Amino acid sequence: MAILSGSCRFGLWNVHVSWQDDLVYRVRFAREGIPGPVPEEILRYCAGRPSDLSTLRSVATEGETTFARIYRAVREVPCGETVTYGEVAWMVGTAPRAVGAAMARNPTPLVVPCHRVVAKTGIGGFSPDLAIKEALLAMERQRDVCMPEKGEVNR
DNA sequence: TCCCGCTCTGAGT
DNA sequence: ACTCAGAGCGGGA
Repeated sequence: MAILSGSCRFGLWNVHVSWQDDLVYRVRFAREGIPGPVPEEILRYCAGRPSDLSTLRSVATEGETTFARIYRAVREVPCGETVTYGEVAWMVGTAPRAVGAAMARNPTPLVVPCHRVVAKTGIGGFSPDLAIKEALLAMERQRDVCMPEKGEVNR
């Protein structure tokens, strides 16, 4: 079966997704939308409804390269929480700048939640628009997009 | 090999 | 409190 492509809306942006089954090849933010299907969990997430993006896999986490290990570490960060570039670097055994570079080239944002990685002082960067990162973090903090953790009933 | 990046720390003011 | 240089790791040209 062929790889599917489609987009959904997140605020002023369109989220383009290339995917097949539970494997996501590419996610990018664009001005224009494209017709086609988007994985259910990403649809729910972008709509601000409860969703669990950890049910999806990303091609970015495959392999034993440093970047792949960085992406796997970032996937461990729970919805609604953040870590710093330096903390991720420490977990993986690399340098903070390498983490920044990996985030900048992340082929599948959202699935690999690079928006949850912030600078020790300040929010850090995000392309194509820092406002997306701010909006994602605000959404995860305020609304209940995050699925309740196993064993965690209420807060 | 050289250059750049979504960094961090320490020294200097 | 602010600025700046240098360390530092990977990837791409």
